Amino acid sequence: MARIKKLPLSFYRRENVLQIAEELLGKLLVTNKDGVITSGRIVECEAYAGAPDKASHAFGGKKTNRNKVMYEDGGLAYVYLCYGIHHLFNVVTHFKEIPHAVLIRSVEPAKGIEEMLYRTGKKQKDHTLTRGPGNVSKALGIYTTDSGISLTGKSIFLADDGFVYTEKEVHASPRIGVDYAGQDALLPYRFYIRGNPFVSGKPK
DNA sequence: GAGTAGATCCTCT
DNA sequence: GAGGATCTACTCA
Repeated sequence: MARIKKLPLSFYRRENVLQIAEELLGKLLVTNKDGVITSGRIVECEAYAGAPDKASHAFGGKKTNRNKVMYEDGGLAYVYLCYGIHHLFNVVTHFKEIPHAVLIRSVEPAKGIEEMLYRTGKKQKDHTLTRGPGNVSKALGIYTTDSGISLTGKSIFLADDGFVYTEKEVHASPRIGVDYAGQDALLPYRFYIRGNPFVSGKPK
């Protein structure tokens, strides 16, 4: 295992959420729950660019009890429950009052696979283990109670182990599951690793 | 393989 | 009271 470095706050506190989303590919998402460590390499994510973005919860500057975390300084976790079943994990970026966020859609299991299998109730590791945002949170043990915590703390953080994907492997496409957003649903704000079996949607 | 419906519950109106 | 940044299983072919 290569040396890993926790990403600093300066990584999140930048203006270009698209660039951050792209750079998150290949990074490690690590959770430490009651001393149990699980981690995965990010292979798919989506950017949500604040108030002008219809697909974002913060569209039009809307601020509610649920999404207020997005208005905080970058470097926090924003977790919320979707469809009453799935916990979706987001990384808050930019600075205070600007509700940018990056949704982690898929990771490739790295550490603690046994624990992930246990959490998801699966018998063996396959490409469905951490494919899709709902499964990522489930496998890594992320819940809505983790919303608002710092990503530089010890229970959930992002790290860099020096691994990088080449430009050829990184692709952009429209986001998934946001058809209601009209034109904004077509924006190429989704970044993924081409050919990786853990990327949701159709392989291409 | 492709298309569709149901699950399930918190949040906002 | 409606609906959602999803997933799975089931149907039909």
